[in-house]
Amino acid sequence: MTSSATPSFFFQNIPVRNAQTLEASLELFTNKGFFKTSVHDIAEKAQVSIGFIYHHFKDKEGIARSLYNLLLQRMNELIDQIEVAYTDTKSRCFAVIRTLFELTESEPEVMQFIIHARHKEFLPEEKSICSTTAFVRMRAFVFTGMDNGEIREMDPLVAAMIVYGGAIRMICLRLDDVVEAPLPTLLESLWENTWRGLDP
Amino acid sequence: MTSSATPSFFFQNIPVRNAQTLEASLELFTNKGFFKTSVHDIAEKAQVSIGFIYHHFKDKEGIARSLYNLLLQRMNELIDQIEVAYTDTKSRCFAVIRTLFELTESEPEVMQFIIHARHKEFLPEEKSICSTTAFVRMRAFVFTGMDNGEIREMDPLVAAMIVYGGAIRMICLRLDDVVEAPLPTLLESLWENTWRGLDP
DNA sequence: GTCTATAATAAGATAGAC
DNA sequence: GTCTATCTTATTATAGAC
Repeated sequence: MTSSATPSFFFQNIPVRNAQTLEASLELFTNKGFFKTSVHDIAEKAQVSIGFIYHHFKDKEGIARSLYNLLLQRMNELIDQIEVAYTDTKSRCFAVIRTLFELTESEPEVMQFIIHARHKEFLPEEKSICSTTAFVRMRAFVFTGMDNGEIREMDPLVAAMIVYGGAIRMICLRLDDVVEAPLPTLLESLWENTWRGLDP
Repeated sequence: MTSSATPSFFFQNIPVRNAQTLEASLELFTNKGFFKTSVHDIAEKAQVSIGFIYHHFKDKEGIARSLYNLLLQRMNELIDQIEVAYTDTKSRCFAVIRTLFELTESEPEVMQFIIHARHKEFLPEEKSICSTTAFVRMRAFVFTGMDNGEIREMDPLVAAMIVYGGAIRMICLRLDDVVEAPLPTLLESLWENTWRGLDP
């Protein structure tokens, strides 16, 4: 699974060489890992100089931090769109999972970096991915759904795990090539059976 | 969350200094990460010499590999016990999740290393954790359950994700301190609502 | 088998010209 | 702001004595 050649939504509207640097970093970090990627590797792949990188990103962690924050900001924008487009809990949660499944196919490296990487190891200062705005809001969809009676009464966190757990697990296995089918083909089946555990 | 001081089940029946080395490595790898841990750190914490480590483990990856294989072998033994003790699918899957929840509380570093670490980054040759015998067998419980009609007809992989996805997600959030309650307190609620999605 | 002292390498970061 | 050449340091791994 390699990312598409077309310019990614995730890297739009930022200066071109910054985008080159971050895209190259994403590819190297996900394929070789943060610690096995040297700043030299990044400079070469991005076709920028070492000096450019250190001037704009401070240090190697700075690159990872910029990348992390950019991707999560874009994820947040996707959540915004879902929140506007759908009003009931079931539709919103479904839309979240559909979006994540589609991203897994179209931008596997982005998903790998966001959902699958151990950021704690190279970004010790940053919030863990689960505490991040985008993921907190995803869970919030479930919490308000329970308040409204759209989801059966239970521990709200348990409900959130049931809603998203199977999907996220599926994404991890797909990224590890254990699942061979494109995720969208499994979406309906997963969702129908997941929701059964939550329907009031 | 720190691991217990009592000698762990996971490190029994191996030579004492090997066990010291592997336990020290587990603690350092999970807290600082593989790449930020030097062999010198390990030797110091384990109270063995550098020479001892290189003689017995070949190199730094060799330590991680031994640790990985040892922990997965022990996990496999736990699955053995479950397979013998229970015969129906629902009991087996429940026992798996209960065991994982208990381990998360009693041996958080073991769980961190097994379920949460990105082994691909430092053990590129090893099978991904999801393809590992212990995890394949966990999924196999679900597959045979579907053959027997103990689980409703659906894509078997989807069923496996629904069974274990919520639990594994819960473990990840617990290890990241997003979940504050000990996992066993959430077990019944999680399982009751999860099974609802699978009951024929 | 075990240990200490040492070598070899590589990678992060910077200095200073333009 | 940008670039190249260079420095510094840390870490892996080994050599060789016991």
